[in-house]
Amino acid sequence: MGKNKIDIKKINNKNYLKATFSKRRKGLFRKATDLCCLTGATLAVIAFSPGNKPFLFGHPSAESVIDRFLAEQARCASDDRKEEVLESGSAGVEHKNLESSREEEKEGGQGMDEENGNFWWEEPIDEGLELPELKKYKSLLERLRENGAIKLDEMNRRELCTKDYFGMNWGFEVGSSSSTPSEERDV
Amino acid sequence: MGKNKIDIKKINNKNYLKATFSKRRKGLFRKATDLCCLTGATLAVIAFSPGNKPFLFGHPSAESVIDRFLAEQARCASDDRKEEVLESGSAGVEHKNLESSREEEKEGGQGMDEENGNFWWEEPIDEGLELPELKKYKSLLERLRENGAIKLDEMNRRELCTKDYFGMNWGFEVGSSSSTPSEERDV
DNA sequence: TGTGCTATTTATAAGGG
DNA sequence: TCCCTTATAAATAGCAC
Repeated sequence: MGKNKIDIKKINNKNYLKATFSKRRKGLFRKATDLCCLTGATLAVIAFSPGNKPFLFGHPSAESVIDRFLAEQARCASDDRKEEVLESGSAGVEHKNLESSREEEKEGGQGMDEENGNFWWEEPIDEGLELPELKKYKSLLERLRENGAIKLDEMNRRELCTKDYFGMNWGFEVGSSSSTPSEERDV
Repeated sequence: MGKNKIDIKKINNKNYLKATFSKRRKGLFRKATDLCCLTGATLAVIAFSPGNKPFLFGHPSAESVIDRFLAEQARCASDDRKEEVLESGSAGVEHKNLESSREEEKEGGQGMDEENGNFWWEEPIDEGLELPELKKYKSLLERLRENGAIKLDEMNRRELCTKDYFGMNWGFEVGSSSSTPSEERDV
């Protein structure tokens, strides 16, 4: 999609990497916008650049979509609780909190962005951040998947993975790891 | 992007709507995959089709990305706590739980999908579901935004919104609302 | 680093099976 | 409903500022 065809594999050149992330992240958000506009789908995208800058897209808002996802996870997990007893102690508490604290359902114009837009595009924090990832929901997802409630998307599994998407190594770091409050943009 | 140019606005024809969601959702996930493969970005996409079926994409996994996002939110909020005292009582508790429960940091092959893939594409639940959306994180996001830690993505604001993305009404429903355990695929 | 400019590659709207 | 094909619109790689 450009003057030359490129292999979809890890870019090593730092500058090219940044430029590519910048361009393609915009393209991804544009596609997400189009999808929402065309179909009214509820959609969220969370992205951390190679420089660990977070980017958000959401309709009607990123958090609402995340919350809905977490709530559905919780609901499905509790429906499924008859079979597995949340033995690992890694989930359940969190989700019960989530479920019990749904005070307000209304869509009031709390964080709406445009007059009638309802989209959020965000480009957060400029500090090098490197927070731990929590694993609480993993067992829930796994349970759902094993239970057949969640199916892997075969289209993507086949069509995408067969190209040569998996020839790169992910263990790389970009520029300053987390100590430098850099000013780099978009990456 | 096809035989004819189409306006990026709400599709009303149900069949066309479904077909379009199906195609474009795949395209979106493909773009997400490309972005991850090229740049190593950490990325998650959560989508609910017009028929309320959830779809997930994530690298290294959707939940890990969501968790990281929530954790960063929590961290930023607590850093910012000196100025605003969590007065609205809508957030804070949840996030403190999130922070305090980060037991394991390791990336062990818990939910890895392919031998070296690390991607997840999922196509969940076949029931018509309609869960409430939780609002807990909203005030946090708002605080971050007001604080300047989160910046709106001007590119998207301008370039995308100026087209005619905002001429549709979102209050529509597709097929059965939530009572029919339909078998429709991908939408 | 950000913006623009093409030449090309991709994505996809229509339509058919 | 989904897959395929084809014509066309979009996205973007490589450059130049």
